[in-house]
Amino acid sequence: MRCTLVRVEETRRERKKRLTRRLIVTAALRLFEEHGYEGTTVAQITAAADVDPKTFFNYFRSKDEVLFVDTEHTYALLLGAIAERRPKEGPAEVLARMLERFTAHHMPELPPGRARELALAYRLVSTVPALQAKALYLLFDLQHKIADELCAAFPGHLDPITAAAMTGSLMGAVQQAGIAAVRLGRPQQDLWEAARVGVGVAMDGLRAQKGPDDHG
Amino acid sequence: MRCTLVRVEETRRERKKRLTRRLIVTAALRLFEEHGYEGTTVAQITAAADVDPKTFFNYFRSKDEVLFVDTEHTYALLLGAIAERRPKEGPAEVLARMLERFTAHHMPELPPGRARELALAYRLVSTVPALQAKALYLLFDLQHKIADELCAAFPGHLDPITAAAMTGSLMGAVQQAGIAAVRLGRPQQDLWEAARVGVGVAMDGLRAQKGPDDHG
DNA sequence: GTTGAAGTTTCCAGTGGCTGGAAAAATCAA
DNA sequence: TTGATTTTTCCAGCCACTGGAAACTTCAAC
Repeated sequence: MRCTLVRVEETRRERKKRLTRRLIVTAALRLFEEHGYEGTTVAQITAAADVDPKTFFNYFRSKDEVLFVDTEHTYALLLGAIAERRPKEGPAEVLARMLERFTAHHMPELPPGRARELALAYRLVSTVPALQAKALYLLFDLQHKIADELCAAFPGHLDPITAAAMTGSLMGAVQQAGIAAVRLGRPQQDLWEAARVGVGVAMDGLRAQKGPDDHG
Repeated sequence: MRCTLVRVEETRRERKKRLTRRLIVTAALRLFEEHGYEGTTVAQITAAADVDPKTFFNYFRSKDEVLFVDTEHTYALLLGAIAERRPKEGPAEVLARMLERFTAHHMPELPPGRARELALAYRLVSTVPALQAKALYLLFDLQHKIADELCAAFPGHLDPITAAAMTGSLMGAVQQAGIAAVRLGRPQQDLWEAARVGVGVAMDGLRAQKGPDDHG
């Protein structure tokens, strides 16, 4: 693990590797935009990046992985938030703080060229079934890790099944609320509002949601 | 829609088709059991069933579809439960009744030979990543349908985003709790208990779960 | 029956994601 | 510069899946 906060002198090898990586990513995104995801072959990507097809699979395990580049970084961010649990926090507070850190990290500070790429990636993932499946799988994996980390943060006080249920309840609510907002064609910023609705529902419970017979 | 409760005379065409279908399914399951899912090719399946490879894809859109045969039936069951909403029920009660009907339908009445097949299918789905992905995708699709149906059951009284959040919260909690139980190696029947834990967490909310500082 | 229409199965040839192995080139340490 | 290691390249192949067209079955009309 030489993953320190200060980037120590990057060797030529590493630099070329990083550049090749970005070269492939940008070429792939451009082609995806032009011909669609399914309409683009890995051969076309590698031809556009002037790289051998096999090289592509050295950098990415599969075609779809170009679109899920910084998932590991996000994983570390979220799990780190849980590990830093404060003394008086309960599980619900820890999970809430985890989501807060996520939004705080993802709302601002987007490099201009990178924002376009990200938007394109979002659009592709939400429309192409194969990519949706991949995204769901990643989210599923993430929830497993969160539940484990949550358990570890409350040793002896939180049974694994309850921890998993809490994680699933919160993440499921946020996910579905967000997806619903996208399906309704709501603009980008309403998405955060939808996520907040999801958090609220999960936190207060389904019973707290008012039915049609409640007047007030 | 000639899908009536009483099976009206099945023509020879339909009967042969149904038999071919089952022939392929049983052959596939047998080979999956012997050589694993990935270790089995469609060619081997069709050879074992004495059928052309192309025929396989006439019956199933993809290799994994043999393992997800009666999903549509389950969909109809769950969505039907929501549509039959009773006058005084709120959204939470409707969703709870939906899950009750599911368990009531899936706990008993298993044909003996079919139970073995189902157990094998479960084991495969929970171990092979590609199948997990497929299952997640189906569950995702189901939640979308449930949220829509739930909205339709409370016209004008339930906004789509809240409905989606409620659906996601409940289904997410149940899913993760169930998965956690499987991961812990709990026996089959403890799975239903885990699901009940999930329902409880979703119904009462994360805040209602007691933290380490609560003494009661 | 015979014929003709509709549907089902089969064969053939291809596309594209992905893999393994071995050679060639680039990088780094000494 | 030499030798070891890593990275890239090329080649050949597997397998899921597709399209098109031929062969066959079913079924109804005449």
